[in-house]
Amino acid sequence: MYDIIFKHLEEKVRLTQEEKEVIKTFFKPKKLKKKQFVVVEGHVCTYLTFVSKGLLKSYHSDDKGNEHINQFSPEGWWTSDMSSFFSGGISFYSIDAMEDSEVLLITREDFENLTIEVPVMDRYFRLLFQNSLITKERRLISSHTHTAEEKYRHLVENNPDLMKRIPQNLLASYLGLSPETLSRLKKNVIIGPK
Amino acid sequence: MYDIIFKHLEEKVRLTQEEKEVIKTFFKPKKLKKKQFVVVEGHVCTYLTFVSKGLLKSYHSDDKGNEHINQFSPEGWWTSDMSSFFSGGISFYSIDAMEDSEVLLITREDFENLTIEVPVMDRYFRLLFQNSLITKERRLISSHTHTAEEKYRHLVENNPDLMKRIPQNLLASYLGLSPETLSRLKKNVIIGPK
DNA sequence: AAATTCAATTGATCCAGATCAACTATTTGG
DNA sequence: CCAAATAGTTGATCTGGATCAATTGAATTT
Repeated sequence: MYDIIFKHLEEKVRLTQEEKEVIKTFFKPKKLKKKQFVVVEGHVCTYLTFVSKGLLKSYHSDDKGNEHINQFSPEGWWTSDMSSFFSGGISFYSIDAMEDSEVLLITREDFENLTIEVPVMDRYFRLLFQNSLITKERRLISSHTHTAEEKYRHLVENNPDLMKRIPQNLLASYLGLSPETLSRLKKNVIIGPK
Repeated sequence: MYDIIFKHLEEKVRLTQEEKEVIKTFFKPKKLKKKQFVVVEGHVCTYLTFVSKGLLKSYHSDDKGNEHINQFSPEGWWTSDMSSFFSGGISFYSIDAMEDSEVLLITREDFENLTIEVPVMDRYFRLLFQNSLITKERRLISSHTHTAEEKYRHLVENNPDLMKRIPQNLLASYLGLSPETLSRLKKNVIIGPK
């Protein structure tokens, strides 16, 4: 269960055996059934979540009840409503499991203690957030510059594996398109081998 | 010149006098005239830039030559093409000064050394990136959920000060709107006192 | 302060993608 | 294994915001 998190941590930072032991003590493993929630919009997001198996999604429901997907989180990814988790305010997103999943949970307090006891975790999260930030920036510019078709093409070309696990209506939501539009434009997009 | 950066660092982390001295040695101060570039799209972004005075913008030009503003950076903010800066690839954005400005520059190599010599800087940047990430996420969801008018209203309500320094066509670009659309919708938006 | 360049407004037209609606798969749970 | 729910397709229509074009207004430069 912890193998996967250490593998991911060690892609960014070096850890001693003692550090690993400390890290272990801070995370609580949990199994999630498909459709089970980690946090519901409007509540406080108590945990930062590492996905060791399965697939979660985080999304926001607007006034009209339409859902807008913020992020998909497969194995090896982190998820949370960061704003709520770090500031204690209410959550803007709901997060739930799209498949039966296994996660590692850490509370805000334990997160603070972790970064104090194992300072290299600050570096790890600095690098993690740094990379996410680059991705989010690009996605935002892409939402202004690219057509619906271009956005879809980029997505499938860059995540062919993940796409197979995600129903089309949720992809549409992630891209900010209506399901009908995505259905229609697919016909023009032939994804060939690279 | 360094007062402003220390003020900002110390909003997030505690620094000893010795650490401050070390930090100082890594940053190179520079004055920028209005319209002067920090980096031009397609080149490598050599510096991470702290703005101690003035206002910069980072933007991307698409195939059709349209400019899309990624970020405005007034005093106390950082700017860079993070992807280029950290990975050494070519820059996706251009960054230039919208007003005569003063900045502090640090190279990639010095940034690495800084985080090693003053490890608390990892924490500082972890916190910085964490907050940016929250903002970017919201902006992205907003670009899917809100109308042009709502996006504009949010922007002016949350940054009334900054708005006064930014010409309307650049605001339009930042919001992903045409200048004409922004001009028109302004008539419906009465920004009252809170 | 006149000249040039750049920013903002206003009008007319157009279009990508949304919405509404009906129908057809495909899942999922009992 | 069947019923009910959910996901995907296709067609017809609508619309927010883009684009094109002309005009006015404000800054910079000389």
